[in-house]
Amino acid sequence: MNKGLPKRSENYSEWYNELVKRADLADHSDVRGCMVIKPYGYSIWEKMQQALDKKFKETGHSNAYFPVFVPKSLFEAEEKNAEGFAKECAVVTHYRLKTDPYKKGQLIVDPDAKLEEELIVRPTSEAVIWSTYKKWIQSYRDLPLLINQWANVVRWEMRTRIFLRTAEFLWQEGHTAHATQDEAMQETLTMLEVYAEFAEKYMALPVIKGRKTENERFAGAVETFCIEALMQDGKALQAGTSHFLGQNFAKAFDVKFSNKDNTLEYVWGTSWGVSTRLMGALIMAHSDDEGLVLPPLLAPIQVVIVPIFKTAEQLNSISEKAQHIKKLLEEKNITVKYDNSDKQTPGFKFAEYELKGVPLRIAIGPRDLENNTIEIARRDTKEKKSIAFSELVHIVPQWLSSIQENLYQRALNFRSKHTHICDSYGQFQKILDNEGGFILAHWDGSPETEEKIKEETKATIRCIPLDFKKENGKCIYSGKPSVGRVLFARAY
RNA sequence: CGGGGUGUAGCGUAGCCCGGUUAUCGCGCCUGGUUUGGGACCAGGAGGUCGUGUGUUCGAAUCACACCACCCCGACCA
Repeated sequence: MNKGLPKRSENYSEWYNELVKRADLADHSDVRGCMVIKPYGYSIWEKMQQALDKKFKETGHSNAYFPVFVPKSLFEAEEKNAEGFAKECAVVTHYRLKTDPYKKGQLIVDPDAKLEEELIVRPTSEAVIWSTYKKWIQSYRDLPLLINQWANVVRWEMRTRIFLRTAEFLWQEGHTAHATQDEAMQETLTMLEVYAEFAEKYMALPVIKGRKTENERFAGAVETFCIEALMQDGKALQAGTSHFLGQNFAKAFDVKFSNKDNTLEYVWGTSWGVSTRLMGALIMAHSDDEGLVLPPLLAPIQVVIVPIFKTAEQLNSISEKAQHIKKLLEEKNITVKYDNSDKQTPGFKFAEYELKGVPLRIAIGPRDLENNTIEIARRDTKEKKSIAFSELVHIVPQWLSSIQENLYQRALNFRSKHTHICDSYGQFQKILDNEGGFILAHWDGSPETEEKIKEETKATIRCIPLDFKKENGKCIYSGKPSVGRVLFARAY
């Protein structure tokens, strides 16, 4: 029959790919490495956007939009940043096609339409934005400048995975400018906190906040902060980043302001972003072998009502009841779908909505009409229960918040179970090969050691946790002294 | 870019080694009927540049060469 998904335990990446397709989240496109986000998948992204955007506004930011093309000269202005992205940039060199004189009906690039200066398709927008900020900022009165944009970016990756690493992806990028270092650093940490809260509250995804090592830092940043999450296969996923840019971009783009003493100073910058990669995180954190499992706060459909009927008369009376339920729940701001289609059997629908991760299912059949009951089933635990109709308006909201809470707890338990404190390199390797997960271990602080460990084990330092405790120890690799444990894992 | 692999209906595939009539099967799709409390059943039907090109041959999905695309593994990365 081949109706089920591949099992996570047998082939995790195949499970993931199939799930993305079968749950109608996204498709591979005709362009290598790019994806088509389908309506159901996109509506989850929209939910994420709404929650985040609200937070951004609450923290004082405004949305704006900057162009997708970056003139090469602007792009190369901040050297480190340019260098970091150079290898994965798509470049526009011409602005016109013409019909092929030799092959009828085909087009070729018009060699006469070569651009004076090549345009880089943005892999990130620091360059365009900072060159604009130069025009916007003159005085301390213009600061802080707090801008966010929702946009697409292109990074020509060699290997892509749907949602996790695609050549084009959607994201938001915040870019702020400040008068003082402290304020910029504060902003960096505030936005990291916004991301962490969003991940935990909405995505039901526990994350570890931390600081990136020099090797893993954003090119052009002085300091990069991140939230790191653990997926069910034991691999880590960076779910969001927030960068303290220091004065790097201000200097590169000559963005200065007059302070109150009328002296010119470079402004301090930050940038921060989360992308459609969060979709991948959401999928891999909660879903099971039956399909997607969505936290109610991000589920496009929170409750689905499935009628069970034999005759048209039965369907009519069930529909009446179902519409009534739908209205009652919608009054409580719950998103409800009543699936009265007679094209599929109830069993098919049950499986379908499980595949799509709808948190709660209500079934109503002739027996329920007689007894004035309904059947309610939750996606996360598969618990199924017959309840009195009158209980419905209380139980549904209760179960929805219970699902949200349970998903978070489940993920948190998983993470605890798969976070190891490790003091020997041999054990370190064994853990990575056997079960994966996070490993807290001592590190001597040198990029060389980090690099060696990466080469030998494929594990990287995900971050130096913000709640890092001072603890004297010996580096797991070099044996040199260390002042605290850092977080290692193999990562996406 | 290196190493391996795969291209046959919307999807997944058999056939290829060893060339030979009408290209296999499942899912999906369409029509009709019976069904419907966990992925229904029966009957009928539609759907194909066998990745592209060139060659070998009386004859190519099958053999040869070239090209293209995609997937997996590595180097690179949110």
